[in-house]
Amino acid sequence: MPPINTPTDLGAIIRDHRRRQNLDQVTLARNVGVSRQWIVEIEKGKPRAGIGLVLRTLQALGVTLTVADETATPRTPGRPAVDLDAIVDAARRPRS
Amino acid sequence: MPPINTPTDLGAIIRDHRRRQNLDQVTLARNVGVSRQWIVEIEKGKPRAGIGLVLRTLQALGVTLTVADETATPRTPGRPAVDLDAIVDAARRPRS
DNA sequence: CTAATATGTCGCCGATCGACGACATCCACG
DNA sequence: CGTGGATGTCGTCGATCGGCGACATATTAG
Repeated sequence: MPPINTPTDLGAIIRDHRRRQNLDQVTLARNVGVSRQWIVEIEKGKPRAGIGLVLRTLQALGVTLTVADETATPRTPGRPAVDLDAIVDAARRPRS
Repeated sequence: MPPINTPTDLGAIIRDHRRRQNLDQVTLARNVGVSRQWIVEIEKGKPRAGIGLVLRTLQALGVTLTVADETATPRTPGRPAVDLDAIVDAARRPRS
């Protein structure tokens, strides 16, 4: 389960899943509701493609996106487990 | 670990993680390299925001995106585990 | 070789992006 | 009360999107 860090990663995943399901770009484009050329550019890793269309493409391929468990992989080891300031501010701002 | 299906889900996740880290929109925008207004619209769930900026935003928050394990959650129960046509086609097309 | 299919590339064009400044609102603080 | 910080909204503007048709390039089948 490779992490998705760049638009190129996304393109690779989409192309991979499309090929696995034996779909050509035309039919995938029809299912997603997008032009064939757009599929081409997405699979190339277009950085400025709209997230809405991207998410719909993934769903058309049956691919579900999730957030990796943060506690399992401490990105910043120096970060304190509890943030006192955050707690204080939360208490300072009662809901509504 | 909620699945991410819509741009609104994405916005909620971003806003949530930003607040958890006690960051205001201005500093997050500076870290990502975007305008403050862009953060506002992303957190509202803008569907046509560029994936490149979105991914950079998630990384700035220490959020890693992954693909949910397909084998664990069979989306289409009727789908065969092995796709013979796909295997045949793969054999038909030797790499390079 | 020819035909068919799949994929990649080009220019055109209306629609939208994302940055920026300015302004408005809300709320904690002095 | 007024001040400041955080957030949301409104125009404007150059840049880019995404769709479309047309063409180019594989790769495969007959």
